[in-house]
Amino acid sequence: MLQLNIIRDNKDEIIRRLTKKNFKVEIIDQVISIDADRRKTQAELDAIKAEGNIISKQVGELMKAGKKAEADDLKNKSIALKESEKSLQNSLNKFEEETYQLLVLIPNLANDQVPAGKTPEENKIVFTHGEIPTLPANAKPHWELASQYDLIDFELGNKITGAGFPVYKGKMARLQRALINFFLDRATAAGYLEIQPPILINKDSGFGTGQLPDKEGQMYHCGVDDLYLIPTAEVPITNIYRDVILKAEDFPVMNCGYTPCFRREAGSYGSDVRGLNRLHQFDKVELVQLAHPSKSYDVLEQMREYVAGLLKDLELPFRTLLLCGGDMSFASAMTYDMEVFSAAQKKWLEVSSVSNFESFQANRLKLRFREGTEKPQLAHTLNGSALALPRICAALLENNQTPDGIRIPQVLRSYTGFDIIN
RNA sequence: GGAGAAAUGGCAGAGUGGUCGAUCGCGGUAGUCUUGAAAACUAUUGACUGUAAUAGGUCCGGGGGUUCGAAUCCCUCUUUCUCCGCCA
Repeated sequence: MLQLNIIRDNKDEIIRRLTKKNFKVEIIDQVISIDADRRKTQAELDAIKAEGNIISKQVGELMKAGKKAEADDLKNKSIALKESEKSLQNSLNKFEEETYQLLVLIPNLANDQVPAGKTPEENKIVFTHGEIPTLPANAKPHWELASQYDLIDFELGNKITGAGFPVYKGKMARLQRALINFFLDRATAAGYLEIQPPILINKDSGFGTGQLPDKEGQMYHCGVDDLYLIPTAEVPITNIYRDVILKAEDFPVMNCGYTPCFRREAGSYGSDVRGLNRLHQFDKVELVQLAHPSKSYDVLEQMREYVAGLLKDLELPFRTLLLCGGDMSFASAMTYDMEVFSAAQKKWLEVSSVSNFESFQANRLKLRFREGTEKPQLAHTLNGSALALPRICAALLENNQTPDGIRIPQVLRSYTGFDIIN
């Protein structure tokens, strides 16, 4: 959520940067106009309250002095004030509600480095690494390899739960556990504090990171207790810092966490959801950083390079995209997507998304920091996947298939305890 | 799940209807003293909103109510603690 006073004071720049995100900017004028009404009403209400406060104080003094009749006069005056107070309060509430309803519709501003564009085709490829493997003509997609080596049972998951909840078995289960440990060890070595958060969250947390109220349908909801299954560890980890005032010297705050993630993914279909490409439950290690506003773009680059390092070590060909304005998420100011090439499907699969939210989330979270004795100001939040497992597994299976089995990258062997799946 | 107690500023802890946004202490900040530091002493020290700047308004776990006036009374929710029960 953008800060109202910034919209008020920098209208032209706000409009310019929102246009890049293909946002209809008429809302900005509406917000500013309703806010003006709101502040006028607030001033009137405050004046009446001030008067009421003075009267109450005088009543107290008169009562103490035993002047009951005079006190009663003032009481009546105060009761009369209550009427106008009530009606002003009602219109104030109305203005506040209207302002809020508009504010939550406004996406974050795109950073100036973000390329213009509306569709994924207009994303900018900023980096590519690794050779695209040339597989033999009879190379198999990962779902066939999974069944050939008895690694993943999609039917069984269907029986236990439903589509999109696969069952991993034997060496595949072990490979996933190895990946989780590898990712966590690397993150910890890079300075991230490992967090094991709850995977059910309440409404306040969903609101803090922006899943609620708009994207309610994308989360699984436990009705009896009114809790949501997390779509990503970003939600519980970032919410650790809701309503917190940090000290400037606390930066950078670096957290990482492994969690299962749950996504309803309503409306998805076709070859995009085949095999491991898109699931309702999957595992992910997530990075969250809180940064000083002057440093957050350095942190973004640092996180991007960190994720690239993981992919290099996993020996996977990948590319980094700088998302164009139209393809970025609602809350992001700048996002890099990392995609690995899955050689049998001949597809680029997104395995990580690294974003700087600037103060957009922090404003909702009331996540602030204090510089010396100055007033608190909003911190910047960033996060990135490092990494999401299923698509990494898809690429590992497909790219490393040989007639003798599936080769495990060197860096994982101490974690898996085997070097080939056969 | 049952019974009882509690929730106040960074921490600790007063305050049971009228100058209480809140005593005192610790911590923090600034100053005095000192070559410097410590100690001591003095002052200062919450957030939100709002104004050109003052002023003003709101906040004592959350929400609602009573009252001219509530941290203080009432209702309700949440959380924590103690005891009992159950349990990995």
